[in-house]
Amino acid sequence: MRRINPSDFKLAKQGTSREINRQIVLTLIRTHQPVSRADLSRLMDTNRANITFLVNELLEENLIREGARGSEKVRGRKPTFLYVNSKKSFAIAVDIRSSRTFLMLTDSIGNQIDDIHSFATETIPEKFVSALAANILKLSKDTLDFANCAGIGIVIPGMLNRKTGIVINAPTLGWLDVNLLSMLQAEFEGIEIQLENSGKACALSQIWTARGIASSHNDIVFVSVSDGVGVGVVINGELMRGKHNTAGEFGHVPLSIDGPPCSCGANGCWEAYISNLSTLSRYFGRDIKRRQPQSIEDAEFTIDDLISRARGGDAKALTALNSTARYLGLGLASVINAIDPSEIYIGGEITEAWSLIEPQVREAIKERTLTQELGSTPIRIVPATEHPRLRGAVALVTAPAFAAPMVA
Amino acid sequence: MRRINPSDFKLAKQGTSREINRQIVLTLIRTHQPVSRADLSRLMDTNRANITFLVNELLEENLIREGARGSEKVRGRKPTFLYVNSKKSFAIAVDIRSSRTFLMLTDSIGNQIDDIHSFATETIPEKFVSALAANILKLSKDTLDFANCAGIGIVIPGMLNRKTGIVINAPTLGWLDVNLLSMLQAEFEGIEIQLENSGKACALSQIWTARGIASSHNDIVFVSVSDGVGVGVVINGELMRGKHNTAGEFGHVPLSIDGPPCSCGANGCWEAYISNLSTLSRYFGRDIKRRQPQSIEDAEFTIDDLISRARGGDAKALTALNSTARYLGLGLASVINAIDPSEIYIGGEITEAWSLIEPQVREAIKERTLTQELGSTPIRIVPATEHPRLRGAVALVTAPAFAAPMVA
DNA sequence: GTATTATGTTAAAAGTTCTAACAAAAACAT
DNA sequence: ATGTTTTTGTTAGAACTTTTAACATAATAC
Repeated sequence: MRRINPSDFKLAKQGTSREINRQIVLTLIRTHQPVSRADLSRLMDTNRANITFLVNELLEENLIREGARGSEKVRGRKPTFLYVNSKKSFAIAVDIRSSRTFLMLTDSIGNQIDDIHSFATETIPEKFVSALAANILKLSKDTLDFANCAGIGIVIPGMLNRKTGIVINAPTLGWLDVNLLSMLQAEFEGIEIQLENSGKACALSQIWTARGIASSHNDIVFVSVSDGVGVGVVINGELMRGKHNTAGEFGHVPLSIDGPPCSCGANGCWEAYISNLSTLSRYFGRDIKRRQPQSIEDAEFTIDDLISRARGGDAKALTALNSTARYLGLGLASVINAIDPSEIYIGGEITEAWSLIEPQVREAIKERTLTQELGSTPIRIVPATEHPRLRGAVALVTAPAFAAPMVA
Repeated sequence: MRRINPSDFKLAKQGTSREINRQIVLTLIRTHQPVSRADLSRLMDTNRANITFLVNELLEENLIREGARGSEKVRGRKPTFLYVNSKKSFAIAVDIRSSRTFLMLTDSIGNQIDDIHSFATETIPEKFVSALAANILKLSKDTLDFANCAGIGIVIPGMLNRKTGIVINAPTLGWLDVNLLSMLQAEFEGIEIQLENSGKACALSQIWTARGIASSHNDIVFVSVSDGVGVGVVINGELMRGKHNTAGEFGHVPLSIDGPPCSCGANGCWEAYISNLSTLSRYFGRDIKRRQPQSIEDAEFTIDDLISRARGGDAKALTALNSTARYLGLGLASVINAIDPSEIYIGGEITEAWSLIEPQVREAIKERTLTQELGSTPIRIVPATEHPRLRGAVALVTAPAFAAPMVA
């Protein structure tokens, strides 16, 4: 039961029905390909005639293509299979992280083309933008025509205003109120640019790519545990953005208001318990501040090293991880109680240790969730090799073509 | 950008456009009445001809009615004003609370008819249902014909499964896995019955009644502070229900995982800090358990009395309230960081003390919200006289007629 | 070679929105 | 008074949809 907003509604015009059905057809081709017109008419519970019209339109627009005839051993005329035309355009995904920035090229449905490139992140915005431009040019100029570029999706570890394109605060980059969008638009004239927070992008990746596309889970949460804790929430198939595009900051919901200090200035945030730095601090028995290594060992030693040591039998490392696991679970319980998602995804370096920590995480979740059902909310680990941030960045550009039209 | 769920979509049929526009017209009449056809065509940015068709359909169905001619001193033909036909049917709202159950009758747009009645809540489900039936009969039999009853909306202080109609857990009533819906259906044959959790119902009340209808705020949170802490979240005009209809349980997100024990079994839940009982406990300096008064004074003494004493200059009472205020604000900060709503509503007995506690609440919110904008999220107090739970119960029955059709 | 079966297209019917003209009603101008 | 102007509301038909029913196409089965 959705309320119609009396000051922001979309009434149905002549083409609205068609637009709706067109998007459904496109979605079904994407999720069921290879699929025939007759298959579509059965999936959509409508007549083949209607499908013919809709498919012809999509063919004319080059959004889909016809492929080989089917060849199952059934009687009757063989179906003509339809596919999404993945070569219509290409997209560029950019994942800005504190130390390096990663680049990925994909086709128009988000399939990776070529290897992922990276370069050292410049923390001065102007320099960063030129470095990005140089790297994108290097990556693409030999094979790709920018006329076919569907857009650039950029993911940032921080909060941003999507309307103005201003990065409000990206602590690990030291960016405060940087108008990144206008700088990028000046550099990449005529190319669509989409910015998004990395936690939100990760959530998008799970409903718009790979497994996610065909899934019927439309309420999911992505928790990314890394330098910080980013969370993205999808409700009813749509990213929860909030009034200021800052929804989903569960990383700063406290476990204990009197707990350890957090980078945000408050005390006892979930992030202050489970970020990589927090785990490392527990291991070393003291605070570690980024970019201010207290010894050479600290500077080089990462969470991955800690996990290796834990696997190698280092009891202190295992203890540190187990604490993180417990706090991770306690925080997840809050997320579950608050959102009641049908699935939770976890990403970040900590996932490498999942087999070590899973029991503690699950136990902690059960400890604080309100019902047994909530306590057994499915959890999926998203390994770094799936590049959720980059896939989310891609979705920013490629997904709108498949999205439901706004109506009523 | 909403993903189309490939296993649960609604395609547009011949009547879909009309259905969409019909609901928009109905919504606009409701929010702008009195309003003429010409007004509607301007509001909807469409031609008057289309409006004529849509309005005629609504008139035939008796959902709206024509009223007096307009009489402003402008030139031209006087408009015929349209109104929602509030007499098409009536609805019954039921608010079950631990000690008493409240009843309200409304017309088909949720306007109160007659006074609110109440009776002592029977905690044995079978007895409760017969008592409810008797009271409803008493309330309505002299004037109302049940053939015109749009339905009964019932609000419960606990979790419930809306599909099965089973009350999973209502601690203050002592109900565990009670199949309330089937008992009610047996009693009220042929009448539609809608059950909902009271926190969620309160949120519904704010978007479907009074001020709320015309508001453009489509992302709101209602926090009800009473025996427990109930929270309802509305995202994009739609109640966030979650997979098991248990979303929104921010009352059990911790302020401190090692804090005071909560009725849910965990420690340090927000509820354990700010529920009426917690505030009273702080005042008396020891735990108070419901239904087990430790002295006659405790049993009779309510949060309202505490507030009166605080207003009367009782320093201990004021201190207890101020602590509650601070914890209320700290928890609200979590809600704001997580949801980023455009407005927060607060209900419950504590609102009577709002003028005493507002500064502390706002200060605590600012202390833990991530941005200045989040820190100044508007807060609206909903006094008990507005009966948010009953109004939410009504909305369960009356609102669907005005809701957006499901599409794509 | 013919019947059967399934796929995909086409023409016409039915239901929408949209356009443009028209009728109705009231105030203003002469 | 009477005609003009202005606004409201209706009507007929154009344009665009979905839907129905018939038909063409293509492959297997007998």
